[in-house]
Amino acid sequence: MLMLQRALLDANPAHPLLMKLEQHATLPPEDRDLLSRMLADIRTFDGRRDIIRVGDNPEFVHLVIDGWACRYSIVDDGQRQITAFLVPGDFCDAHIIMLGQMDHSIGALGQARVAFISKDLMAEVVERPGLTRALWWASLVDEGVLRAWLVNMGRRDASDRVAHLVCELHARLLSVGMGGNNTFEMPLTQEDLGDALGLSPVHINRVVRRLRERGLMTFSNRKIVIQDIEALKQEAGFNPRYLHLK
Amino acid sequence: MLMLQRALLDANPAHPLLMKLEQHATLPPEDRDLLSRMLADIRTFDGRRDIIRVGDNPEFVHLVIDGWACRYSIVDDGQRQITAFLVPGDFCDAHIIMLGQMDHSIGALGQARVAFISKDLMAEVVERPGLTRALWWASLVDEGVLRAWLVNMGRRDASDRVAHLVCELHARLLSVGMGGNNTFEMPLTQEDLGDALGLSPVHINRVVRRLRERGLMTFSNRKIVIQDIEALKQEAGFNPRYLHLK
DNA sequence: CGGAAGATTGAGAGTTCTCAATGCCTGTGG
DNA sequence: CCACAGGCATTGAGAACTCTCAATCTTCCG
Repeated sequence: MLMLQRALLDANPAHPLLMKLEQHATLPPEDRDLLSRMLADIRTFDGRRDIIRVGDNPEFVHLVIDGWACRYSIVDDGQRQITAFLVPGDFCDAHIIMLGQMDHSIGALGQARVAFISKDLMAEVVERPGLTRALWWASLVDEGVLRAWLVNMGRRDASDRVAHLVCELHARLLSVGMGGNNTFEMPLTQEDLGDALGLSPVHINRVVRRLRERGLMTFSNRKIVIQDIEALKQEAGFNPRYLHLK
Repeated sequence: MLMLQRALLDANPAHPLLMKLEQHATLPPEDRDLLSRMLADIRTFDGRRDIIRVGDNPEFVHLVIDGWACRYSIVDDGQRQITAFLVPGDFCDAHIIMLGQMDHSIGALGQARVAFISKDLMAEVVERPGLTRALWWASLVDEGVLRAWLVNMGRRDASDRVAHLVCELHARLLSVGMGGNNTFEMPLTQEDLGDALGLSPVHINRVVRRLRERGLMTFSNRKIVIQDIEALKQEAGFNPRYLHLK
């Protein structure tokens, strides 16, 4: 079983986790072995179920292998704010080793496969300087993404916000070998989009319609098709610098 | 000179940097020595001047010793979005060791003293596991703050946003030994507040007035006075968990 | 076929914005 | 000591964007 998982990663140099971490630096074979061991315990979440909840102090660190998840918080009056989308290769909660308690929740968006990595194994991981650096790098990129979202929410109108998020997700998915040149699968409802962008689902609907009418992009059947990517980036003021891609 | 700086830190167990990092774990004397060396080169920024600019790949890592600074980005049409306020004890750009290029700018808000820490010295720092962990911890807390700001922008109205920010700054300043029980100095204009909260300065003004009229807090002469802290926290839905204070 | 979730559309309400004028405070030069 | 300029705060009025409520439509699935 362990060998099987190693085979899985080694046979697949385009594995999202590898592709993501090697945005930072190429990993030596020993580190890749250790990464393979991190993929030994993969569990499936059927639908929209929580992976971890606020206040938890989980036994495992979680890593998205397949499908999507999101970080979110619920405010007093029950509204949800999504603060990140997690796609294959993204750690859900590596920070739990340092901080102890979750200050937000993470939920699967549709069917997702998630690696459960024991704290013991994570302790091994952080003894490898190269892997530690790769993890730190990933967490710094996450921080850059958060800042970009803040700029998006604070300073762009609804249409540009949607456009910017689509540009970002497209770039991130491409960087881990998913999605096509001008299209990608996005298992979100319009309500999810609204909860990520601070907009109502009704308004998301109108904005998406206008983007479609203007020939920039379409979103239906959980699929984004970007018709004019340059115009979309222009509209959104999208500059991928903050993703620190190679 | 070096000895002088050591004296500065050792004689002052309430130094913001120490107080901040020891939220995570008490540091052994060797680590405190190294921290002292990080404070050897302190420079003063007179007024609202940039400390680093987007695109820079600076020679030094910067740390706020005294006064305030902010992270910010400028969007295409010239608007500014502030993505963090930095107070004494906060690192401006520790991530530069990993990421290379700044994806945002940092500017001083009024007079500020900033420690310049060479990359060589930072290399020494990250060889100490305890300090590395402390730095990592600090950067994870920053991430938590960013998520909280996102929730604030996405899901709270203008009044609650201002209230939440004030509660956060109050808690953060208290944790590094600054500010009083229900008051603190805040060298921001109403425009700065707006740029941090995604609101126009005009609206900030009206909201602050209403908070004053309701007997919750006042803001004048660069000074916040919180009159009813429980009501303010209640209003803002403020839960300090995300700050991971001791 | 029925039910449920999600998408779509209309209409009116609310929050926040922009523009523009005025007031206040502080530092500087005469 | 006074006048003045500049930066910031304050207020009013109307415009713009986004929201809520509510109805209808579509799609998918048992």
